[in-house]
Amino acid sequence: MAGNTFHKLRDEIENGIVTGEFEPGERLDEVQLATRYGVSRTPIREALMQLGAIGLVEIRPRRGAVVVDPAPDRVFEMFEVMAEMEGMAGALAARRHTEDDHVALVQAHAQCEEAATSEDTDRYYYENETFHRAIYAASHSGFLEEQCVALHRRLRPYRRLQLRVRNRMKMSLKEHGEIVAAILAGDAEAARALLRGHVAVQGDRFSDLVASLGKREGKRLSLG
Amino acid sequence: MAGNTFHKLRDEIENGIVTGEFEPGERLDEVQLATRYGVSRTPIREALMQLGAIGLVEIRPRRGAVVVDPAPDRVFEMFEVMAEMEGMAGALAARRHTEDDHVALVQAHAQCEEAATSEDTDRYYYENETFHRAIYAASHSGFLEEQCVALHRRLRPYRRLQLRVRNRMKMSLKEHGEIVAAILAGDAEAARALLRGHVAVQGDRFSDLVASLGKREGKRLSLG
DNA sequence: GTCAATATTTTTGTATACAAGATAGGCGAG
DNA sequence: CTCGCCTATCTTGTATACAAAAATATTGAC
Repeated sequence: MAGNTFHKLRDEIENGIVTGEFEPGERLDEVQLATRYGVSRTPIREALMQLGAIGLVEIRPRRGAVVVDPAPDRVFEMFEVMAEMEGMAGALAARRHTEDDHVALVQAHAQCEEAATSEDTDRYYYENETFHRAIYAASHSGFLEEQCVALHRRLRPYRRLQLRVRNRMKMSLKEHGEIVAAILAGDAEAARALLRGHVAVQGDRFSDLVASLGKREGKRLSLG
Repeated sequence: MAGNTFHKLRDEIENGIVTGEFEPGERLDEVQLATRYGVSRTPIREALMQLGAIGLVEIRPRRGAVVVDPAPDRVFEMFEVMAEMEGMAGALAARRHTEDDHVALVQAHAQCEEAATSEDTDRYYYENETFHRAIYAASHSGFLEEQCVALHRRLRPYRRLQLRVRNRMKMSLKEHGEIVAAILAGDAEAARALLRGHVAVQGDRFSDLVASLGKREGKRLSLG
């Protein structure tokens, strides 16, 4: 068997969590996962340990692993931090972007625009991710980029819900345009402010988020 | 044996890395660690997996784990992000601190002052950590607090070096005073700016950092 | 003497076995 | 009928065993 089985298992399980295949609060049984992936418990445990370390699952001693089910205010806090980090990435990108970054950013923005005009929510969701990663890359801070990618990934399920909201896609695209302009103009503080606002969960989006979380919570309770 | 042996092992090894017992770039042999801690390889591996997930060790497939040895510019990036996150914590603390936070902050600052006047660098180092944690707590963002504590911990070895620099302790204490004042006055942006400056590695401190890293690098090279 | 190919040794990765704690179900007392 | 305790079962945690890959040493050819 390949040397990095546990690595693939980690990604597999992580993906299952992020896509919602494993629901928040769900217990992750080791033998069940082991038989499912056709391996023994050992690599499963190692994968779970890694996921536990990055906070995707909670490992309760002698009581197994469960998918973390963050309280609504915790999710809000995560968006709050994400907004600040994206703002930082934007500010650095404005100061440090190269010719290549310029091209990548404009291109990613164009792809978003295409997805938005064809009203393809799923594609916009994907291109949006590329756009944000282009900003992280343009910040030329490898560490910041890693942190942003990790947090962005962790917030994926919640962001997906938000895109369904009416007109959010058009609004998002418009904000992207302003962000690109600020970065390319080298205006660090404008880029920071715009990205903060773009990512932050405020106003209507806050109530939408809480509502979606509440719904999930209710569903979970009704099942239990 | 207790159910959370691997948990203790993780903390043990992590501490060894942060305190420099395990040097950057050092290979962490599984059987060696196992015999050292009197356990089998299994919990050692699980601990290493967790440390790998948070970026303290690098796990190269089929080739074992080594303590990560970040390049100087990577360390700089980490301080850069830390500065921003501390700034954010300070800004939130200014807006959200309670009576209890007020007391904790003032007390932590007083302890720092005592350590500084008695010129006790080790104690200042310790009290400084308490002070910063008081700010994280006052931000009333559990997620931000966790992120800050983790990064703060990871930067420990580098910060320790910095405190040795002439007059850094007095300077640090003075900055603490201004930070406390800004937070208690509820001036979020002042608190943010002051904390950014306090944590950031700029001017002389930058050359000091690079010099210390360079020294270590040289040592490592001479050994290899 | 040096380089390369091969054999040996070491070390990682995975599976399995076993021990101990947690959960659940049944049994008895009130 | 309900509550609490005790036992049976299940699950996790750790150790050990084995397989495969990498590192190292050895031997042979040029």
